[in-house]
Amino acid sequence: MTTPDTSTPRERYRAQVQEEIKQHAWEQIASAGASALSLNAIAKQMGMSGPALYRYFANRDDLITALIRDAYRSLADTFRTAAHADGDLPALAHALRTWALADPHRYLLLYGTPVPGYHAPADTIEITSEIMSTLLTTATPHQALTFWTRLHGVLSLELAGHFTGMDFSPAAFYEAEVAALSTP
Amino acid sequence: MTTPDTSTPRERYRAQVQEEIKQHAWEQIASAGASALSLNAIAKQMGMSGPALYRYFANRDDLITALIRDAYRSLADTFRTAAHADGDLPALAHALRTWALADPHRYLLLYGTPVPGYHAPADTIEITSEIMSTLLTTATPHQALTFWTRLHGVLSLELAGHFTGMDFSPAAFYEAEVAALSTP
DNA sequence: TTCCTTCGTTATAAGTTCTAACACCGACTC
DNA sequence: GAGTCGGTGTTAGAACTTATAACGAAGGAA
Repeated sequence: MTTPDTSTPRERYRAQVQEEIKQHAWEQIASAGASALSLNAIAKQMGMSGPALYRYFANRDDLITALIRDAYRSLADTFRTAAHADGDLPALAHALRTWALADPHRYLLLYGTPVPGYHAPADTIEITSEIMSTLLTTATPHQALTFWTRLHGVLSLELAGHFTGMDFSPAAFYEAEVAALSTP
Repeated sequence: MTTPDTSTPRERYRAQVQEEIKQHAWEQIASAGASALSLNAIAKQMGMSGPALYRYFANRDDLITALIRDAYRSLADTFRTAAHADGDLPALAHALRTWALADPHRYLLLYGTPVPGYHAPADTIEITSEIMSTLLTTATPHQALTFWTRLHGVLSLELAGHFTGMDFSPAAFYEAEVAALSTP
């Protein structure tokens, strides 16, 4: 999967630093949400001064865009491997829930409240259509839509903490919704 | 609905200013989302200096809490009037969608990505249980849960703009989901 | 009238994103 | 090997933000 490096040392270093920045950004998002992402704090963690980060990401939105693209890429990959291994709808649903629970803020970054002035770039839209087409290999269009909306309904409320103290199992309810998808 | 004012002029003025602040806050939220809410900008709009607002709300979270409480109160009221007028499930679903579309950011403030360090105060939890109990007058507990998760799934994705350019009618799909709720 | 609470002000601290100007160092060319 | 040049990191600073402190003014109550 790794491309043969026909790149210059400079380019390799640059890519490496960009990856490190994104890693620190994910840690911040996981601990305090996307709105608390601070470029200054990331720079301080990496032992360099604030404005240095702007050599690698033009601004805060640019960094978030990169994170969103990576998240979509990760979701598309897990979706595709799940479809390839066991291509039925419950398997995809299970893969989705596992992926979402692994990093709730990552899921909410994609499907939660959108960033005010943010517009998704073309390549992320491309990845979402890839996810959709993977889903359409095992479901009708209407099934795919209900898969998306119903499972997102359970997942987003669970991740946002709206079920806390409510004395029922989100996992069991999720399974029930998955089962209801296949039996119209 | 208005309480007889047994209050002092000071208290009346204070409540009036608080309402005005919240109104400007809603305008800002409606135009740029909750994360872009600026106390300084609100103060400037009202013709007074920034720190003056802190006489009325202890901090930013305190103001957002007041907005959330008002939003829950509004939703609970529309829900109860809908249940009182025509107490079937589709009527409640229609009232919910109308309420959400009237101010998308208000809905997302309640059910979207939660504010990082925010914890709902006791009175808002009380109002949510009131909403739940209203829903339970016309539905079984399991029906109420599916009502909540499925309709939120459609609504949140629609309000977040994930259906744009997708060539299908969210309203029609919503109606289909509502119909599916009554026919298990 | 006196007093006291509340309100609004300015000044200030500490934080943020982001730009500008400068220094440096490594890589590529001659 | 020497020179040039582009990329990288630095500090300084502007324009914001939330929030606190200290002060003056103004309104209501005694």
